Amino acid sequence: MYHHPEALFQDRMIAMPARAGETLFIQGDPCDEFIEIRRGVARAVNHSRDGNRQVMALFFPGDMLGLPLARDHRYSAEAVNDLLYVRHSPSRWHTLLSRMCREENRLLDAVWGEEQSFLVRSLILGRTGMLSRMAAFILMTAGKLPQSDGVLQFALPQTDIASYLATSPETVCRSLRQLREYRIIAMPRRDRLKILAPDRLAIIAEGA
Amino acid sequence: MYHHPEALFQDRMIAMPARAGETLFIQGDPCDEFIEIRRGVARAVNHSRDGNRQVMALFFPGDMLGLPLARDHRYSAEAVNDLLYVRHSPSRWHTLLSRMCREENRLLDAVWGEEQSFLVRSLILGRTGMLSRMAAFILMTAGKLPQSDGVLQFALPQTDIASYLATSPETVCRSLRQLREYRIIAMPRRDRLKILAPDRLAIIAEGA
DNA sequence: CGACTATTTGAAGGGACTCAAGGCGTGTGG
DNA sequence: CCACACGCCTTGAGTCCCTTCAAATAGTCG
Repeated sequence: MYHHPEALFQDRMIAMPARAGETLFIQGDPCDEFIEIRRGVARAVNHSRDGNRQVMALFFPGDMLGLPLARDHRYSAEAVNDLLYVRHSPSRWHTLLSRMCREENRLLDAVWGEEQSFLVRSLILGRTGMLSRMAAFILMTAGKLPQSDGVLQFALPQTDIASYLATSPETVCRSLRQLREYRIIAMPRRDRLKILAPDRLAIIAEGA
Repeated sequence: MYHHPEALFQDRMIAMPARAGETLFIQGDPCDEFIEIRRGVARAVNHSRDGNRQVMALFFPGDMLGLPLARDHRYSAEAVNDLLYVRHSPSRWHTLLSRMCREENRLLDAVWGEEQSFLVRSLILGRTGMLSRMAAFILMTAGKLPQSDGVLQFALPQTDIASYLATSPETVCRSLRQLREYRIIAMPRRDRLKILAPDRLAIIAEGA
C-alpha cells in the first residue's frame, strides 16, 4: 500500500498561500521546483496545441506534484480552491536522490504517488456510464479530502469535475442530483458532501 | 523531449519470446523484475475487484514496464501479439539506482517513459467523440509501431483497442471504416494501416 | 475440412451533449 | 446596508452518438 510521503521532509518549511485559480507552475517551464500540497486542492491542467484543456489529475493534502522526471513540466498546476503549499527547490531533490542510494524506496514512493494520481483518472474514464464515473470519483475524493463527522469538504467547482471526468458541467450536476435522489449521498451545502450509503455507491461505481 | 531508454543497458541480454496473449507478470505480484520490449506490443491490464478489466496502456519496442516504483505490480502485463522481450532482474535495478547518484536522469527517463504511456490514454479518453479518440490513437501508435514504406504494422486486436479507448469493438470497427471512407487511412490488410492524410487525421484528433 | 475466434454490419433504444434560460451565491461598490 | 453584477449551478428540450443485441462473414488454427 502507498503511504503519503510527508515523512520525506523532516524539517517544516513555511507553507505559502495561493488563491483559487492561481497558477503554481506552467506547462513547458523547466522543472526547477516541485510542490507539496498542505491544504486545499490543486489541479494538473494539460493544454494541447489546439487549445484543448483537460484537468488531468487532482492533488490533495500530502500529495506532491511537478517532480522533475522530465526536463520540462508536462502540465500546468493551478489552485482549485484556496490552498497552502510548499515549494521545494531542486537542491532538495538532490538531497532526496543521494539519500535514495541508502533508502531507495522513499523517493520512489513520492514518484509513485504522483503517477497514481494520473492513473486514477484513466481508470475512472474507462468506466461506462456517467453515474458510474461520478460514483468512482466521489469514492476517490472521499479518501483524500478532509472531513468532519463524515461530511466531506467538497469544495470542487463542477466545471473542474466536468473536465476531469471528460463531460459537461450539466451532466455533473445531473449525476449529483441523481445520487441525492437515491439517498446515496447528501449535500447540505454546495461544498459539503456526506456519503449515506457507501456500499451502494461502490456498487454503482462498479457499473450497476 | 523524452528519449527511449535503450541506452540504459550497454550489455545485450538475450531476448525471450512470448506468444500473443501470454502473461508477462500478474497484478499484485511483488515487483521482482521489470520488462523491456524489444519487438511486438504488450498491454497493461488492470483488473478491478469487481471483475472490471481495462487495458490501461500499450507498450512498444524500447519501452519498459513494471518498474518497481511500488512493492507490487499495479497491473498485469500481457503480450498483445507475438513479441520479444527482456526480463530484467532486481539486481539490475539496484545497479541503475547506484548509477543514478552520479547520472541522475537516466533512471528518471525510464520512469518517465512508463508514466507517459499511461498519461497518453488519459489524454485520449478526455477527448469527446469516438472518431476523435480513434484518430488520436492512430497518431499515437504511428510514432511507436514499426512501419515500412509508410505502412504501419497495425497488428492490434480490435478488442484491445476497444478496451483501451473505453468503447465497444463494434464502435472501433465503425470508426476505422469511417476513416477509410473518408480516404484518411487505408488498410490493405487487416493488420496493415497507411495514413493517407496526416493533416486531416490530426484535425479530427483535435476534435473537428 | 471444421471449430473457434475476430471482425463486420444492421436495427433499436437510451444516455449524454448542446443550446437556452432561469435561479442561486458571492463579492463589490455606492 | 443595500443594490447590482458576475460567475456558477440548475433545469428543460431536442438531437445525435454510442451501446446493446443479434446475426452473418472473414480469418485462424488444429
